[in-house]
Amino acid sequence: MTRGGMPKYLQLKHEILSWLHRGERKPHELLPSENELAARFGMSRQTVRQTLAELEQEGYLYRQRGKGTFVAPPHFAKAGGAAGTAVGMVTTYISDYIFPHIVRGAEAVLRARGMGLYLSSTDNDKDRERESLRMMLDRGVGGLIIEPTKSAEGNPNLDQYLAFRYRGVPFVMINARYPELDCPCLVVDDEAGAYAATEHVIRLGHRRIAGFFKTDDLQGTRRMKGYLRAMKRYGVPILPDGVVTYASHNKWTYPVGKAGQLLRREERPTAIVCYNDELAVALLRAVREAGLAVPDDLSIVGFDDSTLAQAAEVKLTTLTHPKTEMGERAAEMLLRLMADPTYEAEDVIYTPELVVRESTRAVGVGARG
Amino acid sequence: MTRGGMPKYLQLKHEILSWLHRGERKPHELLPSENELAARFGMSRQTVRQTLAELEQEGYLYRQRGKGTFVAPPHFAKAGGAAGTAVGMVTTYISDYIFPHIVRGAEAVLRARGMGLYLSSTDNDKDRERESLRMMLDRGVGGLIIEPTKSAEGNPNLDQYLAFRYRGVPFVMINARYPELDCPCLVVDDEAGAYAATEHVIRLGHRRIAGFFKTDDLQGTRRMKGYLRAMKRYGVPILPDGVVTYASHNKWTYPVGKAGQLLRREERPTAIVCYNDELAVALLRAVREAGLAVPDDLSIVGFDDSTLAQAAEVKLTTLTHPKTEMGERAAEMLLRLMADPTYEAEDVIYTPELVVRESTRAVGVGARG
DNA sequence: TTCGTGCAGTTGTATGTACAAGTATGGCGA
DNA sequence: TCGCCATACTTGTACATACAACTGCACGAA
Repeated sequence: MTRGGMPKYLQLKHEILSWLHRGERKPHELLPSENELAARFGMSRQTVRQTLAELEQEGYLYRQRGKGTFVAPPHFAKAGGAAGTAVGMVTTYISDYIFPHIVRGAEAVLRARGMGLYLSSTDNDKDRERESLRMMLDRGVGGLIIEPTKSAEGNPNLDQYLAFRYRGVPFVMINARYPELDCPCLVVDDEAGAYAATEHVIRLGHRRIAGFFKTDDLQGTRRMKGYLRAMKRYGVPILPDGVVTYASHNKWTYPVGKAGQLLRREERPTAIVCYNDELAVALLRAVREAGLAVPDDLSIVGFDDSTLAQAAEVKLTTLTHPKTEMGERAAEMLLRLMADPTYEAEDVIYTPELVVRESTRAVGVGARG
Repeated sequence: MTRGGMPKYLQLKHEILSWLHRGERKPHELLPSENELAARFGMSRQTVRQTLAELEQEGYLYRQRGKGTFVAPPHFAKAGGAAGTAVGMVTTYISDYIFPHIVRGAEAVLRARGMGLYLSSTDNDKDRERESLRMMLDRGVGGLIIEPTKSAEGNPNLDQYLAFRYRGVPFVMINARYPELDCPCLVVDDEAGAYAATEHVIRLGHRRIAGFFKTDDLQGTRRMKGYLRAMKRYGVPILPDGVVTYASHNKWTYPVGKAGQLLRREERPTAIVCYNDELAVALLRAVREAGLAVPDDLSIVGFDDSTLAQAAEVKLTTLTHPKTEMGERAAEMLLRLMADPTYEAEDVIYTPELVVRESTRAVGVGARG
């Protein structure tokens, strides 16, 4: 096949482009090495490099030193605006607790692939979530990582999500999933985690075990479920008012007050299973103010193994949360979905592990001091 | 001008970009020929061509066979699509310490104004900073909030910043400023803060006062300066090895080890002024392992009033950092600069306030218990 | 004057070599 | 079994050379 007058490197360029356009090479597939192409097409490696450089510049290929040359996913090829080169991330909080770690993991992966990251937070407010989604749509992000807002309370922004779907913009969810939306998600097995936490204190001999759960998102309800299941499984009776549920808006006041009441009762609990470390740390204070000590008088189990768990006055027994890794895998999954819309992503479920520190102890064992 | 390790063709690229950024070459002006550049910079024509190819690709130059290579007018330099609707933010860390709060403040203001936020982190690595800036440039952000990376160690990415200026994209800096860049910045008065911290322990009667400072960024050097000034002002002698400097890469090991040595000496310090809360918390552990107690045997002052300060086993005496407010004002300032390029923004300098908690005590007063 | 030719100078195409730097792998030894 | 190292293979950088294609200009011929 000769092409009149056309420079060799352009001939090769068209040849390679025809591979892509005919779908003979799938995204992220390895192309022949420069030397092999040179040999096969009877040209020097430098000429091949010129071809590949142009194709890379135009977004059709990407190259990695030491590994090879690969087919770029289609959206790289458009290369026009920011359309296919950035993804959005919508989380409940940006600055608090474990969320910065999740963001960080996603950001690292995206940066390594030259993708931009649009960030927005909802402060766990559904109107803000709506605003954020709208903004992402306007910006034309190529994909979306979302942490649902108040996932236990329905999804008034369903129409926004469907708008993304209509445009073919894939999204993945982290920490929870709106049940009415069918999309891949990454979650920790909250129920198993809370079960393990409860089992832990039961095995330490505790019987009066309270549970505090934030129930406006699904994580909280699942964790409560795990707690209840363990209590039932081991035949431990639930205390009167021993299960306290609260919501985001009163998380700094209500559970602390409730704990104060519980701890001043005659039949006070000897252990508390907490929704997360944030609450556990808040309760530490309530416990001290009630004149009790952790873990001597009361064992406390947190959840998420946040930095708080180790920085707290009493280092918390808690359950791990993948945090950074979850962000990384969410980003990787999303990139793959963006590259290949037919890819059937499977949910990733992390099983949290119990980390025993200083906030739990067997009943009746260590008196104070 | 040598640039360590950098490939020759990139050196030439920066050289030529600096011509453009400094306005030495006007649009449509003829550049020296490839052969002349090769001769002048002592490289082969092929290498020069590689440089020019990249610069042409990026829109800085255009070439005409038989005529020569010319400076492209600025509007050729690809103006982004998101110019008026998004800003970029480049911080050292995303997930740790006070940075999430700064990001949050900026994000809140930007979201209220319907602006998107591109986020990128550098992990305090200058190469990553370069990548991040490059990405922001590619995305065509309309403005930039930057926290300089290792600000005490010079600015190898100056050309990137000048590229933003060349395109008329305003930027503001937070926490520090590269001295060679004239731009508005928001900082805390680190020197005054460290002075106040040192003065505080001096007034509590301490005389053997060590100082630990991270000196690869300007904040650390300024804080050290404040410490030294207070010591001199009050005529307190510096202990031998009493001033410990460290860097980001060894922040988790070196200062802790040094503290262990210091505390085991005969004439051990009775107070330590720390670069920040993160270090103070790390030292708390070292102190305990040395068999000493805070504040009974040793007073410690942190800096930044982070969440750590209150969550730590001993609540830290520390100095405030505006965090969220700094992020908000940085965003507001940037938005104003974007709206009105003639606006002369003034630096914002926050004076940190001393917060006395439990980690400092007058010498010889409170024995243990 | 006008046209054309040749020439010097420019970028474009093409090939050759060599070594640097990064990745993956298999084998070897502790 | 684990970790280390040598090795083979990849792309990245740099040099040298040659010729093609094109521009602009000077010079000479019609």
